[in-house]
Amino acid sequence: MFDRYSIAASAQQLIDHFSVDVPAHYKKYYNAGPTHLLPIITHHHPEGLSFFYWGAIPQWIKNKNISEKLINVRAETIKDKPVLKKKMMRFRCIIPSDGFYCWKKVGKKSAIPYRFFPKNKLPLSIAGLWEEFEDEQEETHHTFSIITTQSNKQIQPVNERMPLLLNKETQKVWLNKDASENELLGMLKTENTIMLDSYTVSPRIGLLSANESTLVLPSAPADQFGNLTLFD
DNA sequence: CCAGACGTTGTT
DNA sequence: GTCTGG
DNA sequence: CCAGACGTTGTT
DNA sequence: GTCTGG
Repeated sequence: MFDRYSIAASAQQLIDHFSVDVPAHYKKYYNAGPTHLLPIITHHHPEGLSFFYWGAIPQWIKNKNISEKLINVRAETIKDKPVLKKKMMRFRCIIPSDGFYCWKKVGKKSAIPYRFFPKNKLPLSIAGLWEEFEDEQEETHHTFSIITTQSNKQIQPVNERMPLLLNKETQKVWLNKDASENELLGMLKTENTIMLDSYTVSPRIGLLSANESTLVLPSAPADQFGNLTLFD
């Protein structure tokens, strides 16, 4: 499961890097997680940021509680599932980020959080799918899910899965309205070429409500209970 | 979708 | 709702 | 054709 | 080969 990242780039960095308009209400998230209202860029409207909730609610779950949210879609699954392929054809987005978090298991129940971020400090583009649906009260909701893939050599020791990171070229295809199904399926196999650095961070990222700027900074390796550990 | 069947007729 | 295994 | 499953993972 | 029960 991939459930934390940060988007703490300045408005100007987003404008420069993605050529998008950034509204005044844009707010930095040092600890973006499921259910947060986060900035994404849809292929329908790549000129601006859209603010959607992280975590899709499948329409066939009528009355189930919200914990059933789907925050990830496996890249490998999309090619096999007609529903997802259709969704890929119609509802692509990228999620701007400047780093992401992964938990490394160190025991049955404890894990230590790591942060991965690009060496060149430029924003990352995470591939995603979005959806719009009406609930029973006829309220329209906009949500998105992040596409995950098998971790590469660097992240593997920490976590099995990582977000699908797009580079300049693959991002262009992903946001192209006229991209073909084959082209897009190809993007799902994008190997990460972006050089990343990593260090351990505060386990406070486990709290969805935590959002202080220091969360992105290095912190002594500690598990979610706050126990310091020598094994990182 | 695919394994497995694939014909007819009727006491009263 | 749509997809699919039997 | 239809019953039953259906994008993800695992306590942070 | 085509039809169909599961």
